[in-house]
Amino acid sequence: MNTKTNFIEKLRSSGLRPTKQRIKICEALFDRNETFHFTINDLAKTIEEKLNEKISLATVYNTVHAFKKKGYLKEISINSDKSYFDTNTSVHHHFFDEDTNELIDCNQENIDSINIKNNITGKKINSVEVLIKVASDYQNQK
Amino acid sequence: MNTKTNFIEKLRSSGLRPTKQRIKICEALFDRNETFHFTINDLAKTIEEKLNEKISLATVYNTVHAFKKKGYLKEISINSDKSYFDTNTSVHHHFFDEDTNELIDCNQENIDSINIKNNITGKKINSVEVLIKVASDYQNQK
DNA sequence: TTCTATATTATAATTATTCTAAACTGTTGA
DNA sequence: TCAACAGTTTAGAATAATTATAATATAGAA
Repeated sequence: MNTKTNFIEKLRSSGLRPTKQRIKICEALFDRNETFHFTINDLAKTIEEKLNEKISLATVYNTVHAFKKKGYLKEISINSDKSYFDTNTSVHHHFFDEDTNELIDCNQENIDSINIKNNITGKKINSVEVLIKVASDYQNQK
Repeated sequence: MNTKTNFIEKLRSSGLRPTKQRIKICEALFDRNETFHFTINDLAKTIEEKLNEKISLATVYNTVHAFKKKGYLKEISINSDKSYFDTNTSVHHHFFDEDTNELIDCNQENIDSINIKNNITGKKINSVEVLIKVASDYQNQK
């Protein structure tokens, strides 16, 4: 199949051995039209239920971290007990729905470009990202 | 002592019973000139080592969360396995130095106010936080 | 095919955090 | 002042996310 060969090529070209598990994880993550957010657990469940393959949790962790290191994935900052990852690796912002714990993309045009007047001396800005926490209107306490 | 009475008043006025432990934690957090960032573990250690008092970890968790709810503390979003808190509760943003893993305040005047053009329908914005990741100029890879 | 470095796996270990249930303590009001 | 009670504290158990371990399997090179 074409996409599978592409994934093998993609892995190999960044120095990752294209194993059965890594290819399967590529399929779960990148064989789509839209980018999306996930947790390690989401991903493991998807692979098991939708792709009918059982990959050890440890391998899913290893692979996701390897993919992050290679720039295939981005990790997202939110206060939460678990890590979220994003297949959209461009610099962009997020809404975090505190009612549902859902992470939603906020496109760049939704916020005017942010100008940092004084940067830390001797440092280069790598990214500027906004996290907007939202919750139901009627809910007053957290 | 004056500061102690102030803490008792502060606690009482927001509906928190001024217990021995809570007063001690107030001393550890607010009896300073500068605001700072900490983790629960940092705080527990400080109280035990510097203030020579042993407070149960569960109580430190309870108290920090109570203080956060009352607006004495803010929780900060960074990619980490643990939660960071900030005694600076004003609206402000952060630099995160990727070389040293250090979190640095970025005051509000340093960034023009951020306007979210389209919010999620039916939701209220609770917070808008900017995280600016910086690293040494000469360093290209993460 | 054989070899070797690398990857995968089940499971144990670790870490941060929350829960539990019993003991304790501030506060209220008689 | 003091009894009563609701709110707090506590040690330790429970939970959940993540990482480490060590044995087994496999991709790719020779």
